[in-house]
Amino acid sequence: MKSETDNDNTTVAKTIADQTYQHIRRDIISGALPPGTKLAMEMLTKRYDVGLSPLREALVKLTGDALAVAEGQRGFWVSQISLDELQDTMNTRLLIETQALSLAIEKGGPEWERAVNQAYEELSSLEDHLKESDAATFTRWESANRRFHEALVSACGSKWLIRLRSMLHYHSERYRMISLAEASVERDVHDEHEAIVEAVLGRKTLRACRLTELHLQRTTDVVRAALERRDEELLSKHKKRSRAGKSRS
Amino acid sequence: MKSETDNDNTTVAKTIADQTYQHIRRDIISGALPPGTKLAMEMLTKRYDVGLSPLREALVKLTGDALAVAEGQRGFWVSQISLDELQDTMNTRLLIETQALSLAIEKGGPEWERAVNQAYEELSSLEDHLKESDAATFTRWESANRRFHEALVSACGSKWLIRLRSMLHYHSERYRMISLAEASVERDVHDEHEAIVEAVLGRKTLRACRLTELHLQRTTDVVRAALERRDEELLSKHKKRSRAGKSRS
DNA sequence: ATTCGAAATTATTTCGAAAATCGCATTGAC
DNA sequence: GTCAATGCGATTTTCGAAATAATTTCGAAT
Repeated sequence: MKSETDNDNTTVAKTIADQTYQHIRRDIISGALPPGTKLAMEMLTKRYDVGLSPLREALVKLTGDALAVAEGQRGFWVSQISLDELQDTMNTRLLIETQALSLAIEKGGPEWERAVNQAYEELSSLEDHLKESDAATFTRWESANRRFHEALVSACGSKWLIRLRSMLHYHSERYRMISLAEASVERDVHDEHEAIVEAVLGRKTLRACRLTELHLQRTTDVVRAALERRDEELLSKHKKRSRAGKSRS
Repeated sequence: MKSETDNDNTTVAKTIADQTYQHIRRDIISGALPPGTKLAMEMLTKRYDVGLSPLREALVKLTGDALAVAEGQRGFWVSQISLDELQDTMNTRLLIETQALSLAIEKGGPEWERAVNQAYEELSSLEDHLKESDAATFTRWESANRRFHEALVSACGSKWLIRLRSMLHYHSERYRMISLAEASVERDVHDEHEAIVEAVLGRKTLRACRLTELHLQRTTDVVRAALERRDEELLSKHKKRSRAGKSRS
């Protein structure tokens, strides 16, 4: 189902099942398929223009990533989001990412330093145009951001840490994208990244971990604020509808 | 594809795909399907008496668990084992399990203590009969052991830690089962478990984590020894075959 | 009016055959 | 003799239809 050995994302997908998997994953993370959406077979076969077999394989793989949930004989849904799960996701990602980062700093050689620098440069160059804030640009920034964090831990020597970090990163992205619909954030992520690179290449393990913690904590705070606002809005909408007698459940 | 919400293993599987998934997983972990085995479609449809669709879904799910690997248009294989991956698996599991355990000790209430005690009792009662060392008994012990470790972390409040721990636990089990074919180990796991329970219920977080580390470290050592012996044997066998001119690669 | 149960409808899941792709061997050219 | 191109057999992947399970609807009875 995967193109190369097993690992990740940007590699070209060889089978329809895998293309569809990547496609649906993009749509879940971008919010085009919002949390809780029923992933009905007929709708999806039309939307992605694929048959049932590759579609189902894609959905099964997404449940493995916890981006979708399945209930036997009842189908698939986009997995829900919540403040609790946001906190859980970010806490777990912090645990894994700091561990991976420490190992990478300890083990990384010159070609790792090059990779970190390169990923950082590419990310930086994208951040200049980021003020335009259209969805496509932001998606490309997310992609560069992912590669940056991947590069940082790439020398950790642990397939598990890399794999699990990647998994949690996708969930972080979904939260960020969804919260983005709420309010475009004015935060200087660039400076945070710069500081991390400096600490990492200076082999200051503790400092790099502290900065990473701060980085993830700030992301969490921003997303949480947006999420709380969203919840309030949804709640008040629901109230209005209820009073109008059009609630359907 | 799953019976209840999404989570785990012992729940009854509602679909053929899910039954097959659990069945193949058992066989991979037990070593009935050894590392590196080609998971050919025809062979598997006969072996498990299922059609292609549920079989492929099962295999896709197994690649999500990293128990199998897929290569587009070339099929599926049981994932390889190695000394490096053993170390990686156990290190990562340690990181996650100690974190989960700390949180559980901090947050766990009376019903968690009961669950821990019960799981411990069930495991202990099984350990009495364990000397017989037939495969079925050992599999039931593995199952009880899994429930014990699950109970310990069940109150940690983190779905991610529970999920990832479970994933890594299955890999540990596979290593242990495979190394078991090499040499039935004389180790008193019982005492180690007892000490952990005591520390956990006494809310001694640091001590519980230290004991867990020791517990996993001992397991790693035993498995590594068996694995090294196995590698030597395979190597010498290969040499012999080569000399006999019957090597096939 | 409300609840219970059986048919009808809708959706998911599975099967069996067709299509696409890969690995290998054979052939032909330089 | 080596190497590239081509065709064949084997295998994976995908499609479309049948089977199976869940949900809704409708009617009858309390």
